[in-house]
Amino acid sequence: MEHSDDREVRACTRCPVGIAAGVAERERCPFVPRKRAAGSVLHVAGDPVERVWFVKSGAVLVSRSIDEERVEGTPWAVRRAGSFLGLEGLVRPDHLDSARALTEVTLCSASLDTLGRWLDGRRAASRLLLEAVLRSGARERPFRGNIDGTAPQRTAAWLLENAPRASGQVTRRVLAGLLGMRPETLSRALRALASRGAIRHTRRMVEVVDRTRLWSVARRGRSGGERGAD
Amino acid sequence: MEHSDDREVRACTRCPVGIAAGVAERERCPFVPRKRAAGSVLHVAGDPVERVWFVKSGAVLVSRSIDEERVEGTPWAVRRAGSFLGLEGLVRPDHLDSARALTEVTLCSASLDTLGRWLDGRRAASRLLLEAVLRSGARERPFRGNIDGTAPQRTAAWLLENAPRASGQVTRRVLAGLLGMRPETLSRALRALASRGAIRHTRRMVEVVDRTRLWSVARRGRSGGERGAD
DNA sequence: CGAGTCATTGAAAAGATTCAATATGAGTGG
DNA sequence: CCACTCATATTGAATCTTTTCAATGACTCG
Repeated sequence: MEHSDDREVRACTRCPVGIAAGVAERERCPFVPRKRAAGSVLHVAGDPVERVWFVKSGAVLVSRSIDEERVEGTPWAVRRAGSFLGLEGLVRPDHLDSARALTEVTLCSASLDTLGRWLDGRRAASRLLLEAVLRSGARERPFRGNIDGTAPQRTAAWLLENAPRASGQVTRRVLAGLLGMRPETLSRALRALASRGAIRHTRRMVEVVDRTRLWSVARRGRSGGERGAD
Repeated sequence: MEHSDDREVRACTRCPVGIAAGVAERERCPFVPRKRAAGSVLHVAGDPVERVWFVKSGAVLVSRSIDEERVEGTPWAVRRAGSFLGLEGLVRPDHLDSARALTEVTLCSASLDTLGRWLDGRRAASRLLLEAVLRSGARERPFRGNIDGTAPQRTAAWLLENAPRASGQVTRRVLAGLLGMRPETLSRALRALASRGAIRHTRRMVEVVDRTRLWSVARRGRSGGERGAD
């Protein structure tokens, strides 16, 4: 009834990847878990893709390198439990982004070869990956720049959607990058929101106090108040 | 050996979807083709996802609506032959974006139900979609805002990568949206590039004259040290 | 030809970045 | 526990960039 590595098996039977791999039916999951410390660099843009990672817990920051020298360019997205890293290896040889652990993370990884065999062999596998990619794509669409609103507007919009997850893990610098602004600008934006009574913040947390007020800041788009007739 | 609708079948035997569907082996492709005129609105953000489209030819503009009223928000990506629209329907009920045909397009579409059955039944199907999504994800990462460089820098970077495809189909307004700037700003950016001899442009086309010069503009990041000639 | 849309230009204003100076908090070693 | 250090966050002021608004030029389609 119990396996020797019971804890791990039990975890995998709850993991979507494990389920798709058929761990419950004694199949082996191709992804093997490993912990990494906060701050570890998982890969750098331009490196050949050797492994694909599945985030089991924690948060990983994905950044796009602007020039090839820098390890860290502008933050692009935060990947949390349930999403994959390095899947671009299925369609191109090298990494598009750099990835760094924001918190301590548990990552399950598989080599690209192993993954390929698994996808060919297991019916549910591709479907699982497909849905994971679609889901993270849906969550990752950011707030590009001024065209999406001023700094306070974008900040407010982001907080409305991410306030719960946000507080501890995402530092100011990272959040600023995600929102396409400088840390200084984010500071000022937060102060503006706080002065309206929409949020309360210290330097390590942000708390939404009044969603309505936040909403009213976020919503008053660049285009004042008109409708898009035609 | 010949079907009655031979022309269509022959086309589908070259189409990746058709191949995955096994058209060559007399299977039916779940996606049925249809032409749409330039300018047609395919879906609007917030609408329930009913169909999934595959772009067989032409270009489709995907925009993100800022507020729910507007049909057209800020342009997000241009989808060309080989990519899908509406796949978010697999993981959520409603459309995230609005889509409008930029040129005359041939779209093959399938209802979400049909697609679901196809994915369950056909081995290669999910894998195909997975790779298509990864591919377009790789191509669609834009240039969010000022943090990725000034307007001329982003414009130069985009031209370096997209000059060939760009010329005819993408209007100024659309390109400006993709680059996260106003059309006026794009105009000025293009003029700046032209004044350096990097490009030549009229109001309906942009031609890259000197990639090296373009590169030197794009590359000198915000933190750049060197000034340009002139 | 004329109406309407799209692209360009100019000038003023709004907003963001930069640089420099503090402030805060975490971590370290005495 | 405390001083000390270091990295991160905030603030201020000057500068630079982008947007806005208004006007004009260019092209398309009836």
